[in-house]
Amino acid sequence: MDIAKVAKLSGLPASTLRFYEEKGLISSVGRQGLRRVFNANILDQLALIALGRAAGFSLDEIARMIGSKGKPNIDRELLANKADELDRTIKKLIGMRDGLRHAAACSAPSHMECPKFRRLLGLAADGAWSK
Amino acid sequence: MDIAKVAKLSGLPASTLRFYEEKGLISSVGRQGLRRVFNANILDQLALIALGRAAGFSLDEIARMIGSKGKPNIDRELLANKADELDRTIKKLIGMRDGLRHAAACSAPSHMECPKFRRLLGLAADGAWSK
DNA sequence: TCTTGACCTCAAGTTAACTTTAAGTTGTAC
DNA sequence: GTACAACTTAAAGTTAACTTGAGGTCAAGA
Repeated sequence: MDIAKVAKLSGLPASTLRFYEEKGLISSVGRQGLRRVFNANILDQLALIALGRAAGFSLDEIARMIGSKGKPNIDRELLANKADELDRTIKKLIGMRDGLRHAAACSAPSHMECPKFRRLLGLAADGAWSK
Repeated sequence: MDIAKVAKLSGLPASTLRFYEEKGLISSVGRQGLRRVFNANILDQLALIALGRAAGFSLDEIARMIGSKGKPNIDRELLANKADELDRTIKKLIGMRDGLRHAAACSAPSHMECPKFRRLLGLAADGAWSK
């Protein structure tokens, strides 16, 4: 596959694929002339990267997990930690969501006069998004 | 209150407070010489900003919601929309969390050979984090 | 063979949200 | 009244994750 095909199948622009390669996140199997040639499993690798991103890993973290070999070498403890971290995030977001929903429906003249809204402020102030 | 006190009470560095002022997110009530003077409600305003950030608004969006006046003028529909958006995010994250937890526990020789993990990849690839 | 469109590299640009630095001013404690 | 810690501004720097641009190469179709 050439880069255009990978781009089309993955939905990522070619520039991103080159960027990922430069970062060591993916690699082509070779070249035909100047042009990169990828094989089909690149799509799995890209999906894995997307998963990592979605779970909140940085590209550098993902690069470390993938290691230098093609086959991912993912530390199970790392995954469990990330799951726990995600869980905390989810709880915070649920608080936010409920607070926002209340604020949207609340009849207090101004949000600032609504006790629930003020409680939300406390929640948010409190490192909800530390990092 | 001077900027140092606001910084201490809010936990934000003075540089951030100046930056927020420059962006129109907050304002001081005046100056004593060169120095900014804030009144106590700045803390509520900052909490509101923190809330907005935590809910996923950009500083520009927050500035728009706050309007030019001190009192927030938050569109209830906007809040409801944001709550819905958060809700979708939460659902995605729950899928991720469960997938990660499974992957951490899974006994397949490589994550790539585990059907649940592969399903996760699909989830992630699929615009889970579209901006 | 010639043209051309898709690919290439490398460097610089972009955006968000700040932080840092340099140079200057001043309220306040002694 | 003087030293100085803490404030001030404006501009430049930072980080992540890309994107864009300039200038060049090349495989494939007419």
